[in-house]
Amino acid sequence: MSEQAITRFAPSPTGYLHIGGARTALFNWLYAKHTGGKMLLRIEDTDRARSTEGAILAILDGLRWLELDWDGEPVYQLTHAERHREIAEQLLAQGNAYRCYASPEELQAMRERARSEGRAPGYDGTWRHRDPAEAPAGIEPAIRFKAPRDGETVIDDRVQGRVEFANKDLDDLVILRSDGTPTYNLSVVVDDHDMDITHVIRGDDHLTNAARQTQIFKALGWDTPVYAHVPLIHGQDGAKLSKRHGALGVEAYRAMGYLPAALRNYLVRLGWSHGDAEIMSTEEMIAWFDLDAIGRSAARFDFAKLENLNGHYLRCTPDVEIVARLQALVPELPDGAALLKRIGETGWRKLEQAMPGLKERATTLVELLDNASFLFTARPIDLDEQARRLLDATARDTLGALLPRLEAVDPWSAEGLESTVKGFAEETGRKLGKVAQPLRAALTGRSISPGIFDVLEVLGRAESLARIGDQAHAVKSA
RNA sequence: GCCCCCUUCGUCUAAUGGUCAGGACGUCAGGUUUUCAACCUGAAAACAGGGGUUCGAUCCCCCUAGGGGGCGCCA
Repeated sequence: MSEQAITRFAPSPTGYLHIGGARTALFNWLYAKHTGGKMLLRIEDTDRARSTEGAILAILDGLRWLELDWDGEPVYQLTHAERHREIAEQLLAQGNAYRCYASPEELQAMRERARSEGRAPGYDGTWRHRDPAEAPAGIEPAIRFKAPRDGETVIDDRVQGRVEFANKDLDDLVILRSDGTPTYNLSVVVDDHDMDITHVIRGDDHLTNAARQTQIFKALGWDTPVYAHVPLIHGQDGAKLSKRHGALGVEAYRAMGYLPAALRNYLVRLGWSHGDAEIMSTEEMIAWFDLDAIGRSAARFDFAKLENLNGHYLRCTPDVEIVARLQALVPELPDGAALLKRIGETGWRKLEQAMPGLKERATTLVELLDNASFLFTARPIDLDEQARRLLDATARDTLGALLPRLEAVDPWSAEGLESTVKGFAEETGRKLGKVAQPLRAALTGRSISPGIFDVLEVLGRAESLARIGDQAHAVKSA
């Protein structure tokens, strides 16, 4: 077993907690637990213009929903700005940094020139040696780190392996803005050091930053943490994760009816594996998780697999817990308020009673709720005239005879309904399919293999169908 | 443009210098269930391309192609 690790999840509060961030948090959490260490939470809010209170809440909420707890209070990086500024001054005093008076226009021109000459568009080091006496008046300088120009910076990454960067490709980055505020790369180094972070697990979009941060660590005489840069998650088309492909906030996954346990299980298998293990408990994940087993190639997000896992977890979840989750979920749904009203006071009880049958058939909480809509349908049940017209005489008779019986089922448990419909089929000597087929075909305009749940679905939808019909002339069939 | 990373079934992935290249999701076909779902069984399905190294390469090296990331007084 490794030594106790102190990891950190360090999101910048400029948006929601997206799915890639959620996986990064999960990996940090798992590794901390695996080593018996801690995961700290640091909010990187040094970009004051883009950081918002709402984003902070969304991130904390998302982590809580995913049940990824952090140790101690969240650390707000902005509160350390003074310390960061002091370190910048120290680097300046040490000769590891210098004042730069270049204007934004000059920098822009510098980048364009470099690009046209086929060089990396970085800072050219103009003020590195230039006499500060030549500084233009009235300009507040930024402080740049004096990056080594020769040799190379190597990072031994637990995921990426040994990665070498030629120092000539790494320019002198700004560590303190002209307004006196620290920039990201300085803040991260100082905070990771001050917080005694032992392992930095983050997206591989930070790989180049790791090199720059390593240089700063060295200049300060501090040890670097262990790095583990995890490949990013791509969309289903292999391109960068877009909103259409799952780059949603975790709250969107909650709203779609996924369970946190299922999402965690899905996410942990994206880029990491433990032999053939697919479905694993949290305890197993913690026991098995290891940085070295993380793959180096990007993974595509696949909703189909997530759904499959969700269905599995749904079936394993106790009925009462599912009801509780639904109670929390419904208000967040688009038509939540109306639905809440429809469910009413007795609905939740019915729902719990019908749960054994419902959870077998649903893949998300939303789908489950949809399947259960027959439970909340007002009775007696109306049937749309259009549907009635489409039904042949036999089917109408069937429905007419069946509905009163269903009305009598109390409570409306799935089991009660099922046995009633089955009993009806037996008594009338008809095949169950014969009972449901015409109804289903007529009401949906499609011919699908009929089933008891099709019947139940029809009952649940009769109401809405009534609204759709042009000259809706709802007929009371009961 | 420059730097860095990646490439095994459609997708997530396993394993190995000699294997019938394994598992999972998805798909298809059966079975079970008087329907559906679940479940069970089976099938199709992959080492990006080209050079080396080697008795032998999916595995080691190089090149090409494709994909991704980075190149801010953003994080």
